Amino acid sequence: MPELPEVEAVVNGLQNTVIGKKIVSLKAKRPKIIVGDAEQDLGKIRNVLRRGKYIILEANAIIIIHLRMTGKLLLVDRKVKERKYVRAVFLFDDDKKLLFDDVRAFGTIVIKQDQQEYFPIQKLGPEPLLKNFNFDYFAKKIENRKVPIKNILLDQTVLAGLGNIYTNEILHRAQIDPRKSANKLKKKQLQKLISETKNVMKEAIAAGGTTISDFRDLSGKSGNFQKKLEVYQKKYCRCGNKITRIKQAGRSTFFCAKCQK
DNA sequence: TTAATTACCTGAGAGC
DNA sequence: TGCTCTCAGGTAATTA
Repeated sequence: MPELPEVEAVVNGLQNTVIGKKIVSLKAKRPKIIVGDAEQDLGKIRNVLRRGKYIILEANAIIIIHLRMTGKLLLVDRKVKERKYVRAVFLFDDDKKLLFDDVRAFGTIVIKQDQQEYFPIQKLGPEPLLKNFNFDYFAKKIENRKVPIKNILLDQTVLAGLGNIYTNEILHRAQIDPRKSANKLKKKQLQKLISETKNVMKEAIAAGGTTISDFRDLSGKSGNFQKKLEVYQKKYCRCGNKITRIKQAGRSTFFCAKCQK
């Protein structure tokens, strides 16, 4: 499931391969995958950006891609046979095509004339690795929030890019109980949470992301950060204590009740 | 305003 | 072997 580091790996791959390519056509293979006018002349890709978990292709229009759960972008030769989970195809003016492959069909491609027109991107919180994600910002954001801190970390309007795997790992490293109300965190815990968020993101990006089931980068390569996971889908903590598994906001939370307070 | 719940989607695995 | 059920989870929409 692609989160910020995985999307970063895909964007890096796209920057090295598709900038300058002209999009000849963009075709959906099933309904509701593409929102907006895919028939227009999309022109050359001038730039590729990431914002949170969104991939942004700048061409004659702005093409905003979200991989959701199982989405993948694969750059292949035109002659390559497409498997049945390919949901959309970008055809370029050379011998390549970009496949949007997505088993669960949750992912979307939105076409807008201007990035600012796309409301979900406007609402996103700061990027974890930028300076504006800091103690003052985060303390203000959570001062009246009674929901569990894990839910806050998953809230893209508070912080852009985190998903279930990394929130589990960040809270474990920061030794914070994921059930703890956000407004009950002590100053030191908040500082630790911010620094571990930045550390985990940096390490995961350097490792090329996490591959649990099906994440692949543009060339089909897996990430490596799964080797560093300490709680997500684990049975025992490093301390020897059994990992507790609960449901929060409809998703699995893994934590060590001994280390995380 | 905030919080909780549900729909979307399909393959994998468990249980019978 | 084949059927049914449950689970995985990011986001938007709906409800409380």
